[in-house]
Amino acid sequence: MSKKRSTIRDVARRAKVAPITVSRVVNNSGYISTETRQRVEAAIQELNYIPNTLAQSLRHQKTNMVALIVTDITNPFWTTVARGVEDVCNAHNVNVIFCNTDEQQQKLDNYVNLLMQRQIDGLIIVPTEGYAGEMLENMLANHVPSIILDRILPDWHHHTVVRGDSVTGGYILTKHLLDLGHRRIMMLSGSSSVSTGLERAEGYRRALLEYGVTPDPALLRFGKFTQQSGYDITIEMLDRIHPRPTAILTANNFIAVGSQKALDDRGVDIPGEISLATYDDLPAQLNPRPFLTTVIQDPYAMGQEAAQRLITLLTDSSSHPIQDIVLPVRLIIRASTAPPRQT
Amino acid sequence: MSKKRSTIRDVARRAKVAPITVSRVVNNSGYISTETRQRVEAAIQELNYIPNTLAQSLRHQKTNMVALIVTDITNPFWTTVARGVEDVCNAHNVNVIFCNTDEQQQKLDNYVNLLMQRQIDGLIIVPTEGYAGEMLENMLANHVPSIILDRILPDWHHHTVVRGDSVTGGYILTKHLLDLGHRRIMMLSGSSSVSTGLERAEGYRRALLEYGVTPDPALLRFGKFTQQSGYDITIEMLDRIHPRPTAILTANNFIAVGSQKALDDRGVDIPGEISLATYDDLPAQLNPRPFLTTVIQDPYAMGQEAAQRLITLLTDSSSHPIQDIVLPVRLIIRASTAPPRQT
DNA sequence: CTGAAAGCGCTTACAG
DNA sequence: CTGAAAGCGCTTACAG
Repeated sequence: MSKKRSTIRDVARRAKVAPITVSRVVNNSGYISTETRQRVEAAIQELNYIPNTLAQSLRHQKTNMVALIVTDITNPFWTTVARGVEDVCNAHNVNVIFCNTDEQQQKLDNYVNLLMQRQIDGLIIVPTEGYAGEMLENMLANHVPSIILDRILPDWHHHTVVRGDSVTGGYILTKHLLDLGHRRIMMLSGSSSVSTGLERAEGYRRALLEYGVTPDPALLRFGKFTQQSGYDITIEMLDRIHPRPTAILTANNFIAVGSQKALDDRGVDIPGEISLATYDDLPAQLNPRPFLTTVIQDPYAMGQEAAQRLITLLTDSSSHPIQDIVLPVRLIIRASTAPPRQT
Repeated sequence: MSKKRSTIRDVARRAKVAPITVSRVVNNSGYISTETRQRVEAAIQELNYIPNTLAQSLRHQKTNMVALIVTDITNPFWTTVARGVEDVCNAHNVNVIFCNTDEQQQKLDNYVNLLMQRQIDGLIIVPTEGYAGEMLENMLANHVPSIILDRILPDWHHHTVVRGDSVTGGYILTKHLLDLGHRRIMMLSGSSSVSTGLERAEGYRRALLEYGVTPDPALLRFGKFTQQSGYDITIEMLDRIHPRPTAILTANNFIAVGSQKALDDRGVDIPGEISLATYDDLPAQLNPRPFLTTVIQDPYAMGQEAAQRLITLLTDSSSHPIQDIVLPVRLIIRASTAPPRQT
């Protein structure tokens, strides 16, 4: 049963040529007489020969594989990013390995190590929250081209970063609520050890100040980028803060789902009693009733951009100035935000 | 800049030993004197040495990599399956490559080919709709252990299959609606060239017959497993079929979202005017208001089961009776189904 | 147009 | 406990 697959030597023997000749046929390189080519192709057919990429890669010192490491594969945001990365890479004959860290630094370090062992050509990495491991140095020491995606970390000066404009995103969401007349606006951000969590909160603060509203520390909360976190903080707020805010702003789609659920559970009408606006959308496929006012990044474009940068790094390793690419965001107004009720 | 990574020879030279000795240290195999081990480990540190898995795999004739090929990476059902696969495989020190076909046979064939070239140890495959390519023969000819997931195809007798019990699922969903008193029940299935689409419809038919209801061909429609398909068919039904059905049954989560959206757009109250029940849930993280009555499979368990079977195939290649593993389904009743309105 | 030799980085099988 | 030789499957660089 477990017969061995045929190798280039088997084909060569059968076609009565040297292995290198088979190689030339398979790769369409160099000159081959038509007659020889046909004999070789016949042998390939008969033996079901499939070239061994491991051996090719070992010889070429190049695998044509890159990896994309994200923090949460269950978030459609990241699967859409993955699509963008994959489409660009495939167009360049590069395969993409997709990895998921669950925000755990150890998983990230593990993956990077593993992928370097597998001689990956390049990496696109979303760092885990508060990342402080040694992977970066390691990658530099081993000359692995890489792009950092979505989040910046203090000491990553040596890498090109592709990310959304989180400060502006937080700013225009808050401005939208302020323009509707809200003054008590609560922000549920993600982790304070992730740059996007901090920057979205910073945009919120800037908008408030611009409108002469003094930020109330009780109304800015950091948590996690999860449904549970959004739910818990919203419930806590409803129970403890008086007067309640008239609007809530969440820093990603999962937090928004949790917050909306909490408001529902407590019978709070959206937007009648509290307006709800969020960063990042839910994909239309999963969302029969798009309801939340939202600032969207374009995750597909983000993936494309990151992949394009990486491909450039790989092919043209000379010209790689380190850049900080900041992609634009856009506001979509829906039914979940309205002027505050008159009291 | 693009200095080469260090190899086992570099380490050996530095530690003044033979490469094989370094290999023994790295792999913890054979006896090494403490003193030699320390010298080698120091050299490994200093040179930032990382073993090259390509070379190891080439030598071992084993990559410790398997692949999971699904039809739609944007469906949370499949990302959850992926989790199950990954967790089981990682526990066995096997890495998983995750691939997506978009239901396109050509992409599937491409991936299988590519993965075989990369000397993948095994495959878990969700066949694309109406699959009729040559990949199967190819895989058999090249002795690639594989598991077929979720869907059966006519001539796949040589492979173990892991799938949900679609006939029963369709049956209990329909029975639930019948028990509520519905008699005009419409089924929106997926593709008729996918076994799950056919079997869920078959379950529907059986339940109807059991309750003495003659299946109305106008009320059974095949389409695609997408939101668009669910939307279009529902709109068409609302415009053309009189009297309208009092209940709709959809064959997966995406179709349900489309159908729900269509009913909303036409101002049809669920379940007041039409009850809606579906196969497969939306994940809680994305769903602030779980509303649809649903038959669920356990996608995580499905992934685990498939991975477990594959691992067994890989480690114990002697004992591999071909099996058809059918996993149970379960009904969850929510607010989207109710008795039909009295007329 | 075709091929023999050497080597990519590692490890098996044998020796000592 | 350590090492020299050979080979995994392929391709580069050289020859003819």
